[in-house]
Amino acid sequence: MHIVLEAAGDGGVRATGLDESDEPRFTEEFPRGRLPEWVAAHADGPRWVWDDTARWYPRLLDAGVRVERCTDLRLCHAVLRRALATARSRLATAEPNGWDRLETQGPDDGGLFRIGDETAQLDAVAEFRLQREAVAQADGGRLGLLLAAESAGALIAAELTFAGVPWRADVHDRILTGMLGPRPAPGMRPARLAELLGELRERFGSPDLNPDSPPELLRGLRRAGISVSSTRSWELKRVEHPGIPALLEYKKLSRLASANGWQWLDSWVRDGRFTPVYVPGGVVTGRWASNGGGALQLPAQVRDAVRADDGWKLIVADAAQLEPRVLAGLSGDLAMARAAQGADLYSGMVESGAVQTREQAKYGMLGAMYGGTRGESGRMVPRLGKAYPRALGLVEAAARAGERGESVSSLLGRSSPRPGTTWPALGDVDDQAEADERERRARSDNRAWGRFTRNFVVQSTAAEWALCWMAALRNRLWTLGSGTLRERPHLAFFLHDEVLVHSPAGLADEVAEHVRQTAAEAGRLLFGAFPIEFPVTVSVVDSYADAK
DNA sequence: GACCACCGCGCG
DNA sequence: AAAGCGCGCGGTGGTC
Repeated sequence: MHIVLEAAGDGGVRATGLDESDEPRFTEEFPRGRLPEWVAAHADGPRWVWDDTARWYPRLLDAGVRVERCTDLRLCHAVLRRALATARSRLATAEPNGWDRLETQGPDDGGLFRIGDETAQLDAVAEFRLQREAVAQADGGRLGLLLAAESAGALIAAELTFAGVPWRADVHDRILTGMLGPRPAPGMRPARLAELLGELRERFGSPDLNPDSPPELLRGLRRAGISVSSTRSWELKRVEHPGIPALLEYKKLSRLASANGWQWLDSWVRDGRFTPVYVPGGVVTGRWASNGGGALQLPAQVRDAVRADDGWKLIVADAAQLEPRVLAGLSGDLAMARAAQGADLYSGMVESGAVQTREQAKYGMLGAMYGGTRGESGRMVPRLGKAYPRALGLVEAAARAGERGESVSSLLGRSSPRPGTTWPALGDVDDQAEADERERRARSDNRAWGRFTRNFVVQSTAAEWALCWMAALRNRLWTLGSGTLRERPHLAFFLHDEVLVHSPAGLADEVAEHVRQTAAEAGRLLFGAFPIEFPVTVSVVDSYADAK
């Protein structure tokens, strides 16, 4: 059973129930204030269909209503418009319409039903039927599963924001004070930074050196006789000069102060929770992005501020070597799957004799998946190609396809965008040097796009695995404990291949077991009987900083 | 003052 | 130790 929810006139909601053949069985209109109770009354688990989860679900959550499953038409539309498997469908061949321009909105910007003229005209029932038709006709991929996973991700994202990351502002402040000195007056430099500034100005003999400005800093360093091409830390680390340690520490600490300092704390932490906004499908590969607060870049330095509530625990779970394992499954490479049978894939590669050291295995795999050509990484790729021809062959083929300007697809059928078509006409260049330069640029752009498509097949399939893992885990967590979402064990944070569950202490071990089981379940869902394992490292802790 | 490109660096 | 992929964000310094 599907129930489509749409905005109706006068701030009302129209609900259309569809049967197994997607034929309307009922239509009902009611005021939007009644939405939570109306949804709650349909507890038999229909799949709710709506334009944008971020616009509908937060209000339901606020009213204490959780839904089991949904179809997020905006996200699904984006997948189907681009997927190779649905390229010939009516949905994909139509001119771009409102669904392509529909931007996700939170419940706060524009309100649930004041969503602009264009959006108000979108017909969710018609769009839903077009999507179903496209999926039914698809000649490849497993798009039904992908759309379900994508939509489950949208529910999870809203629930993560609703729950928030448990955050101890007092601990965060203690960390900052320990590293930077006490909180300075607004606009003032923290004491430790002021001290370092004085020191490095003295050591570089440059009383007004400004390390906050890369161009100025570069000039200052050159005046001091240091020849570097940039002011990046890794380049400065190679320089022997008495001022360098102070400069590096200054850069490190000023980064902490500006990105995750007291200002950040004031802006993003309220009532013991950090509540980031996640953007499911925000990355071309299907990974999530985030909006504000830098949720996906929380530095290790401040993770100790993430603390379970009293009587609760954090269950921190990290999928070990997710991308290479995904590549083994995607390519059906039995030799690589065998190397992955222990807890550590890279050691398994060494034991099988493919390479000599764990480091070689690790950097070689990175090179294979990212398109590395230089250094240790580039040297190892051919060796891995001999040991794992199927796996390496798959990423090579993806790179060649990208260089030819073709799309590539994930396991479930998410397809990459086509490269931008900025080919200059050959005829309009009469200068040979100019023509050569363009030729060189074009080749370099092609190779860069090949590295993108090479990585796309792995990163996007890994994102699918992670969605399946989380969706299964979300369902299990709901069956533990009782009460509202925040009273039961619930997902509190997600970072590509890592999840954090906040749980009453008494249920923590049970949660840990479910985390492991659902990881295995996600592997079977994607790769069937193919023998590739997805071990997760699970820690039950009070502080995020104590994980693993 | 608003906007934008670039740098540098945090995360996976 | 960095390189090859994907991001977001704060600061600077340029343009309009």
